[in-house]
Amino acid sequence: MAGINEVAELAGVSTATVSRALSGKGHVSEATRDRVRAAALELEYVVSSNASSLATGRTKNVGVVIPFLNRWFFSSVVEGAEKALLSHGYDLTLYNLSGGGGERRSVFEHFLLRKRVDAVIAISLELTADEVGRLLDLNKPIVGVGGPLAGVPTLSIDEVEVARLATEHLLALGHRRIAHIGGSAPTEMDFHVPTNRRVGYVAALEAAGIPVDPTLFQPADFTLQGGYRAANRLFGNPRNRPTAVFAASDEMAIGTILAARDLGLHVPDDVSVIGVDDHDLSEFFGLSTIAQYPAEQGRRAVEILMDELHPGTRERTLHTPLEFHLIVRSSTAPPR
Amino acid sequence: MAGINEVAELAGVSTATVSRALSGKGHVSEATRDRVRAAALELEYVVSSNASSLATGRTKNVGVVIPFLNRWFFSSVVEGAEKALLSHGYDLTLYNLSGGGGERRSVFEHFLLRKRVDAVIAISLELTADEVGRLLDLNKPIVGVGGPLAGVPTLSIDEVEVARLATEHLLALGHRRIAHIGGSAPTEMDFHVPTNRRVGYVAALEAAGIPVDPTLFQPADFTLQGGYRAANRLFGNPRNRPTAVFAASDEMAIGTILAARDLGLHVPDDVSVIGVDDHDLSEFFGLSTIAQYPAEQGRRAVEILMDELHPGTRERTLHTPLEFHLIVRSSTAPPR
DNA sequence: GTGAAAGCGCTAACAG
DNA sequence: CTGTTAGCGCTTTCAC
Repeated sequence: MAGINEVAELAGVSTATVSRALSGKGHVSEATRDRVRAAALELEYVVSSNASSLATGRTKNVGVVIPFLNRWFFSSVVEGAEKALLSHGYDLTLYNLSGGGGERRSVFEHFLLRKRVDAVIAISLELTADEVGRLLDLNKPIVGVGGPLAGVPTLSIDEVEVARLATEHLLALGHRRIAHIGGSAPTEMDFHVPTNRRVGYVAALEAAGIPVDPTLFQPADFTLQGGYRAANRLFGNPRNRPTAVFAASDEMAIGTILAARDLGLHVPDDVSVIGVDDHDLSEFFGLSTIAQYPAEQGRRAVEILMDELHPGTRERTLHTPLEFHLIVRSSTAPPR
Repeated sequence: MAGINEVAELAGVSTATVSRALSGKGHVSEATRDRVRAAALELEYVVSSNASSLATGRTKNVGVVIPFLNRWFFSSVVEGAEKALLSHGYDLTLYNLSGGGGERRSVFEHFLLRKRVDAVIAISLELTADEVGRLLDLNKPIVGVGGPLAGVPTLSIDEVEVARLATEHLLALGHRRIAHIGGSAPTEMDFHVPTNRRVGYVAALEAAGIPVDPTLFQPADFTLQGGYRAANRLFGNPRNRPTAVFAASDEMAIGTILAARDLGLHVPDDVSVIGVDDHDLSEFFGLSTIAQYPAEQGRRAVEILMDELHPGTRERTLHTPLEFHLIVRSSTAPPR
């Protein structure tokens, strides 16, 4: 409970000097700095972040808003962001907007705007122009992860390209009957990720001169179960069975592999499967996939934020494309 | 950016009245309250939480410390806690201590103690007496989830009982050769969850008069892969194969089911499998399990915290046992 | 290099 | 029921 006054007294200096010595801002002679440090240590002094924030106007705290926490991708991004923030001396306060509209408004009105955070990271959330505007008006930088946000630095993978790459891998192996398991309108997320992945799939097929067969598309909800059910529908008709499946997420791809097994189909001999993510479980299942790196995405978002917060020399780019890589494991092979 | 002054001016009252009207503390006539509200609305006024915190000494913010975020159990607890906190008007700031010792000290020294949070929820983290003491000295309530914490309200399932229940289910089905996949010293977590689950397993066997066969124990790291490998070791020797496996987590249990399949063993006819958690994927795999409810655990932790923060009539109990239930699906059956 | 003093924006007695 | 007035604990000019 020791305050700055006590430290000042013990060190025999003024509170102003204590502040300067401890924060490193402003010049203090080495001798006094050492004395102040010793005093602070002895009294176990820690600045009150509130008082400090009130005086400086900055909180050293950033808000992270996400639609889910309980999913591999999102918790990984948050984990990456948290580590990076901590290393910069920032706290991370978490706003999970899964609750729907009311919760979302409430978070914006009552939380983010309360001068609690210096900046916000929006993960896979399509903020409205109004939401963005209000934050920027308050001088709070935003960075988006997962999709473009008008007027805001943004980090995202090119979903269309990801899907195209996955499909091309299958095409290159010689597949022609390539099915797609992905999102439909009801499961649509912000930024139309499912739709974009479908677009890339279609584009790759068309570029290869292969007509798109609508019966080879099955909607699913990005979960393992959903993928399993979709795959069962796909594999159900032996006359029209695809030789390869591109699933828009690894979880669905794993569901597809399990469905194939249950139907006595061998992966990859009878059917090749590729997903997107490089989920924790993918290696185990030998799943070929397009890897994206969520923890790294969180880290990069923080980096950009720090640049916005402490403008340096670095050039400000609005959109940073994120890396993704094809990882070939044992779930894809030429059709037999 | 409107401040309390402007609201006061617009409403034609003093700032004190604005504060009272908006916070609901202290009496204000309905008429003026309405006027103040209208003014606040018009100016889009939001209190500065820093100024407010500085004046009141409370931040309306709670710190949550966890060892991992990227795992089903932990992210679920956090999700539950976050929702509950939000509904009480509290923010949640997240401290992920996965980084090891240095990070942990740094979080305690520089973050939690900085008067940033009113309280802390420690999830599956065995705080030292010193850590607990310093927090309590600062008058910051703590509640622990996942294990007992000396002198602190705590929420946890009885790990020994959970394991005993799982094992008894297998025994009741008639199994006698029951293997256990669980933790060993190197994978030990705080609170010795793995050890306790093993203790319950042993206790159940002994109570049934069945000698514990050390070759029927296989250590693993609580992941699906780990479970798969452990199960392979277990099933490898056809002479000594168990008829049932109790895995200390659902992920390991799922790995066990997959291993059985790969070896041509049928679950549950050739081998029964039971886990602990009721993980997202468990229903899909037809896994019998002992369900615990992490989101609910987060919610309950917040409830207890609110009682500590706003002492009411409710009696203060130090340890709250958490519910768990046997869920029988299709992975367990009598041995044939 | 260091100190004095004026706030940062709000809340909480204390009067009235 | 409402206004006045001190602070909350720190940072930051502005002097010295």
